[in-house]
Amino acid sequence: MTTVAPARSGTVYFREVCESTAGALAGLSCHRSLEDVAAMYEAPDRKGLGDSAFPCFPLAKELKMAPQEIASQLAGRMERPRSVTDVRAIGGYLNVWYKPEIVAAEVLPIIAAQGQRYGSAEEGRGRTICMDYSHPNIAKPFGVGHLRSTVIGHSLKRILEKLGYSTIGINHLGDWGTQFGKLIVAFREWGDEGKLAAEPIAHLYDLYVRFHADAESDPGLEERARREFKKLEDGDRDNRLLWQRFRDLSLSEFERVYRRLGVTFDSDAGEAFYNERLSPLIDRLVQSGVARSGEDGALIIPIGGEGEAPLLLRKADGATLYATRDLAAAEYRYDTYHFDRCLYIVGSAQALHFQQLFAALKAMGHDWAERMVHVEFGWVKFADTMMSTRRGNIIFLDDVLAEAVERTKRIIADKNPALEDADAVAEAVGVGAVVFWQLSVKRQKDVNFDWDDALAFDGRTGPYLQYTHARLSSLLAKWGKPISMDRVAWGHLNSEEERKLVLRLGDWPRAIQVAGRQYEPQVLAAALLDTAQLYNTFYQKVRILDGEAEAAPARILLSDCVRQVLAEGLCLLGLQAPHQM
RNA sequence: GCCCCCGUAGCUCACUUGGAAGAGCAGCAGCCUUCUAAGCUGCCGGCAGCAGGUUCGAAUCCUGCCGGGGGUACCA
Repeated sequence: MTTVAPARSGTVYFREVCESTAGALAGLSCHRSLEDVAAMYEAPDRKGLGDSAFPCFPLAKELKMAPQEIASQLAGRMERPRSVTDVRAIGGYLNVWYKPEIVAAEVLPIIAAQGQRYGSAEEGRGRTICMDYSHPNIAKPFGVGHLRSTVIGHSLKRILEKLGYSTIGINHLGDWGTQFGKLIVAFREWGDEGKLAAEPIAHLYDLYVRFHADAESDPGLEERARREFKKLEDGDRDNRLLWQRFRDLSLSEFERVYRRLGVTFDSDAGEAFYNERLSPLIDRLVQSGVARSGEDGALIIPIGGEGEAPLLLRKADGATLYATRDLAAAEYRYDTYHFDRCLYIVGSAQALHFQQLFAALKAMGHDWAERMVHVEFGWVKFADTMMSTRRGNIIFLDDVLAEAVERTKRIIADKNPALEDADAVAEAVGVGAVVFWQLSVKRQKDVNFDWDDALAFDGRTGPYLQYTHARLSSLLAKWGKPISMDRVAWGHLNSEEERKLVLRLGDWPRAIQVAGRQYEPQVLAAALLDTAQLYNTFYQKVRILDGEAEAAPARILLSDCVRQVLAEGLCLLGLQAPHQM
């Protein structure tokens, strides 16, 4: 178990320890600010080493003493604040154990009083962050690859809002570009109105796949596609109508997926939205000398030195590219939202594109270019064979969710057949498993798609968190009365798990801040798993309702706080928190 | 060729930006007449790709090599 102790949280018990440590250091003629001491403290990751640890190695030279000696001197000299039960020198560390009842008495009333607001912060007050996430391509299936941007973006949105920011969620739909030329050609060639009506995206995707297959042997197709897209861009009526149909049909299918995931947007201005802004933009860039013509008649914005790839603004045939639309979009977003930051939750494969984009914005004289952030993430890979092709070379998210819900229903039928609203619960838990699977791995890592991994229900999974939450809900419902603080006997919260739990809960606000600063929901996933794991151990060992009566209010209060944090954490990750399962 | 990312237990991943290697899964052995067993306990499992360097101290920073992935002007 990775236990995260409050090495750097802004709690009273931690500050007391820092003050005592700084005091003891001063006794050795070593003067350190409170902040420095706090920054040096870390959390031991092994059992038996206490809750906070102060490494003495960096002081050895200055004090001309062995770290072990410094640690034991400090342990001897350090005043024991009331929040501490033990201070020990182990190796070159000063290890600190907190007194659970003090920590609990500080942390739990705050959580109980603040409820859902616990962990909220003000750092983002008055600041707006634009977030570009999901952005699926019209006429292409919503695959598990799109899941990553969607759930990371959605979770970050909630996290940043929790930290006080205003957010603008933007679904920058891939509703423009040369693929529409291909689609138009393919639809006129092989399209079927019946299939389009019945399963629009599947049909359009088939056409798209067929186009590429046929283009291998018939190079003329590509040329026709380019022409059709150019016509579309020039406002050709028939192409425009076809495009509109493809877009409407696709969007309504996407909406269904977003509803299941609980994902929302504040804007779905996609690439097409910026069409009329492109030629003024290009004119401006040419006139100001930022853009110039490149090889073979294309228009470019040079980036960096010789040999570095420029940003391609317009192709030789006059058609624009997605970089052009991204430039226009960035300006539009700044003018419209006056963002403090603009995040692009987009895969690492496009890292160079965003470097170019940000550099181009800078070259255009926008000082806000440095507020643009590419929040990148690794691939969802389909390494091996069998699982790959259900309907082409992509795995439909619909299929994954359907399978997840199906498996969940079987588990419910087996474990809790009397469950009310079993279908709703299966939906929440099945979808939760899939969403959490994406968020439990750090962004930059590639994830291999594997049915059993994506649909896991045991161990460090979304359902594990939901299960713990449901168990707590049921427990608290059985208790069935409000907890009066003055009846809480803090001294009963004295086991290892209870101590670690209250420390973990006290550190929760910091986890949210770290997650927001690093744009990394995984930080929350890990914190919640630790919380749930500690609670389940506690739950297994101790009888809460029918144990010692004097201990019950304290244990119930602890349980209520854990439930509160789990519920809020699940929400920040974009999962539901059912009360039964 | 050049640039970027990754390499930690059999598998999937953490380690709070330099401090004491840690989970889950799988395997083995246990725990349901008691608050939800989607749970809990224990065991097994490591030369952190390899080789150097910086440092009191490196999985973490630097260099080289090996292996995997991505990018590299008219796709997005």
